[in-house]
Amino acid sequence: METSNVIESFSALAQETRLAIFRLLVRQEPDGLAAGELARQLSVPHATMSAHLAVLSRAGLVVSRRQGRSIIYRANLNHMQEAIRFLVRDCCAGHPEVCGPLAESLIGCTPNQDRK
Amino acid sequence: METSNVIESFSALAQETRLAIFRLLVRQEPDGLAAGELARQLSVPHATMSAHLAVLSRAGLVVSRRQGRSIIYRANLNHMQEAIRFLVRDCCAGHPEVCGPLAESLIGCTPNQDRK
DNA sequence: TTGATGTTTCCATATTTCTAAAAATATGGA
DNA sequence: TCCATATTTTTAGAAATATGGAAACATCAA
Repeated sequence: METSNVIESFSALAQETRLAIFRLLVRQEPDGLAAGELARQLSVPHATMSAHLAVLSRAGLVVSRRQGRSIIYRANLNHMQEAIRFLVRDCCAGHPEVCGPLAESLIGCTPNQDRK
Repeated sequence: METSNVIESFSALAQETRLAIFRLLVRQEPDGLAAGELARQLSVPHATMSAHLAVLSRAGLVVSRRQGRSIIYRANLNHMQEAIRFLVRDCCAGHPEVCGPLAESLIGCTPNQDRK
């Protein structure tokens, strides 16, 4: 991932409503949620929601597909992964005291995974 | 870590110069770098650098200590760790396909660590 | 086609952020 | 004390972002 995209992604998440949108979509994986449903659940006017979703989309953090009248949004978990990897990359080699505990805490949450 | 601090942290990193500052400081761990040296290396006026460092400080991403006339800044790796954990937390339980590969890539970079 | 529903675009306003010069503050040496 | 160096604070204009109502656009059902 390029620097400009990392900045765009952090920028997208550095806003209360958008962070809430993203986290909600992460929890709704893999089904996703319609734009209107997001607006309702987070008590945000549709125009405002639409603008925020556009920001998250441009950053690549969410993807959307039309389903009838609705447009379903989903979190792009792979993108989040890449952004995190970018941050960690720099200290990875020289500072295992960071990556170590972080890796451990991630391992701890992958109970019985067969690596599909 | 609280939501407001996460937003503050992402916001701090969502800016070209500040992201460069943080990454540079990560690479300079554990020695750190003086404010003036940072300004010189990144070709940024000192007033501008000072403002950016204040933002990173408020977010908790860097810490500083005075040393003679200089003020030495260091990356707060622990804080970065916490911010990442916040992001991953939501999908941790339900979506191991995210944490798994991420954890693996982190494990891969902690070669011979005794967990000080 | 008409009407109902879901979403985005347009627009104006309010707010925040970026930038860097100038002035102020802190430190240490002579 | 006075001076040089290092950094921060103040300030303010320009640019970017947030917000939400109204209108436009898209889809489906009758």
